Amino acid sequence: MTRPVRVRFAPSPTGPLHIGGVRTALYNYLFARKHGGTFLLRVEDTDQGRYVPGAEAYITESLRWCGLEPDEGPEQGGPFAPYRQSERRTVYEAHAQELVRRGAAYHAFDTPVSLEARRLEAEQAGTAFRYDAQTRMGLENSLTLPAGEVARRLAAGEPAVIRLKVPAGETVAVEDLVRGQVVFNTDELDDKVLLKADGMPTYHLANIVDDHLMEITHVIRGEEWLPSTGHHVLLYQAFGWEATMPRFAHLPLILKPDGKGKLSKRDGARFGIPVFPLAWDGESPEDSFRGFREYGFLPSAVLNFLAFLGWNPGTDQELFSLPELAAAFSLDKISKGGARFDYDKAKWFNQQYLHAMEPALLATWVRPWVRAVGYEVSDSRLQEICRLMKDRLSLLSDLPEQAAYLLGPVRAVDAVQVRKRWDPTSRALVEALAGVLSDVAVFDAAGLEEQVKSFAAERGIKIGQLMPLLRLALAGTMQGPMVFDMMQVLGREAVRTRLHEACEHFDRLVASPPEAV
RNA sequence: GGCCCGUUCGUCUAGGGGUUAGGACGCUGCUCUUUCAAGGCGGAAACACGGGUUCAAUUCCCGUACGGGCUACCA
Repeated sequence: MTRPVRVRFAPSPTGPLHIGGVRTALYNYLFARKHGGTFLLRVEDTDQGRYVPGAEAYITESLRWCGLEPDEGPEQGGPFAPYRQSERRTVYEAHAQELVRRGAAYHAFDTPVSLEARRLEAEQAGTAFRYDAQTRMGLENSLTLPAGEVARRLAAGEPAVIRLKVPAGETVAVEDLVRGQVVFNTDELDDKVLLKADGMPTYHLANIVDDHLMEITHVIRGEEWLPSTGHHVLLYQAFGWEATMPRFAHLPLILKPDGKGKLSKRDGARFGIPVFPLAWDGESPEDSFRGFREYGFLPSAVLNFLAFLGWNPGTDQELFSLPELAAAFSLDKISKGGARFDYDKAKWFNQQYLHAMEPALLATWVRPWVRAVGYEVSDSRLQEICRLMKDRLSLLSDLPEQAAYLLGPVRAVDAVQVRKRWDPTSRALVEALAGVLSDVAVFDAAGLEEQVKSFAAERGIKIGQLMPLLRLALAGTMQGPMVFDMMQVLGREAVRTRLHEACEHFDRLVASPPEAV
């Protein structure tokens, strides 16, 4: 009785999609691809109080950026539409009623206020209040009220919820694909609200009903759901759906960089790291964030990094494309312990992808950043710059800064280095070289190198003496690509003018007193 | 507090009754080199603790400690 694999990613549009959510989506996607199954997106927007406009669009856009397009979902439709829970409320209501009819659920009239009072009371007595088999007979519900009274209240439209009637003294076991058998004693499980007073289902009801109706075969979700899985199994049993109950796989949590708790949106600001895939413009600055994209990450690198947070293929290979991940993926390789978010490792993955990228492709990725700081350079020139800078980048956003002197004029000069290396003889030397260089037939790196070397040889100076001067004159800094490569990219004219301007500038600089630090 | 889950270098992890406990990030040394990177070659660095079981436990079992999650008419 093996059914075609169907998995779902079921986020709640209460804000931007957290990076842990992206990982959950990724694992679901990989599992679906691995088994030739279907990956669907279901939007769990049953809490109108926490609904945030724009969040669903954000989720969709994030998945698209990552390349994790759902096979079915609100946008792409599918045989089980609608895929937005707010559009399915009659389905849940009917199912909740069905449970009442079966005696597996009941109506409850207790108000949130009265329940809160009970909780407070219990807390002061040093215990915890729980709406369960022990307490429900002392509360206001269809189990304790006369049938006529219940009917009257319901007919009068009195606020009421439907609760699951958890059986006492039983044991529920789940065979989790990641953790093995997990057992719950029903005496520890409360009578969860299934249908809220506003007619909307809670997660527990909606989730089980939809997973069943949408023929979900595997539920791959975060570990925070493990404690309520007992309820979920009870629900499948109450509906008589045990035979097609999905298998569960609970993923380890992604922890804060310091390991103290699960990663949350506030950690972005706290640790100076991205925790969202894309930027999010909230209502306030504190609620607005830059994402991995805005930090300069490639989606493929983010995915690769995320895949390895809680999973590994069991080999030494670390760099995987999305199809490769899908081929290698398996649930039994998922680790059990929480994984700390390691920003250095994330950057390393990005760096690896940047290194492996063709300059022409890199140029298209880097273009927006270049434009953002006001540089306009031709495609061919940008590609050349990318070729030289590729190995020095770990983020796309590094390029405009590190290659500033190739994209535009030299803006910053390392005065300390100039003072150290520029002496009274330097000017004559550099100007003489500039003269030689302007006569070079073909202005490319190889030819230039030859010219400069013979120039140095003729003058009897060491190349190591000359190069730093050229580098400083051309770039203003001691860091960067090979000088001859820079020259080629800069071109004959720019090299000539930079050399001459630097002579003026450096002479003056060296003559002036160093600033007190 | 109760319930559930977890624990191999600082971090992500491989491994599994007998191993020099492997890899990666980070750190670090050397090398390459006109600089900075990248690359190459090295180095330091781990089985939480206590009991069992066993000829043998880091590996299996039980405790303890520590960490995490859940404990809403939120998901």
